[in-house]
Amino acid sequence: MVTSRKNRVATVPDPRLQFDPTALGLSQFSRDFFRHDTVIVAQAIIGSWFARRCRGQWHGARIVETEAYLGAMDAAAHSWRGRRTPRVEPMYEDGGHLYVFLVYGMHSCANVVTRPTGVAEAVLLRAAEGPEGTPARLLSGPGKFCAALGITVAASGVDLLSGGDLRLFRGDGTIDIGISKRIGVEYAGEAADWPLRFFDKNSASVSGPLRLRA
DNA sequence: CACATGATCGCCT
DNA sequence: GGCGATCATGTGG
Repeated sequence: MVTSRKNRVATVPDPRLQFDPTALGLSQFSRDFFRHDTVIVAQAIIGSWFARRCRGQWHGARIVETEAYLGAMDAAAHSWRGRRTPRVEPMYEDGGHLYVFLVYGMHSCANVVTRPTGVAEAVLLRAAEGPEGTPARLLSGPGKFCAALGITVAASGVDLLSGGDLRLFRGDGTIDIGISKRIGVEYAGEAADWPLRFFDKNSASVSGPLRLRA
């Protein structure tokens, strides 16, 4: 099956995202990397390639925008005050796992879990750019990112380091990183203004209002 | 560009 | 029952 009623979003990646990570010589991050400070990881994975294998074909996109969510102390995080429910459970897994949730009843958002097992922090993957030739705004936003790659809540809890169909590959080159407050978390009190959003200043695929892209 | 609105439903109180 | 870690569209400047 390609689509379902509950999830109008195709579960198959956009064919325009096909690429070959091994041919490009890309290597994966280590488990320890994902256990580092969440802010460090959020910045370090800008420029990395998120990849999904479907029907034997690899599809991927270069991450250009992320947000850090700092667990129990962060009013904007789903794990705020240590909240622990079935939905949020993947956030408590070891670094390198995926946490995917549904917002507004229709869009999926993907996060890479950070820190050791039991510490519920994560990095939201907000935007990416596909291989050469891909429309700049195809993955410019957390919902669009998941839609283009066909990521749904079915992927929540998956380990990016298990050798499965979802992986994150190191990028290369230096990146000029911009910083701003996070988007869409105005309800979070003072945490709403924390500078936890990171983006590639030179990318045309960053999401959000223009004033937050410089 | 900024801002407003509707869509749509799982999750938590 | 209420409300989102969003998006596309429509209005006005």
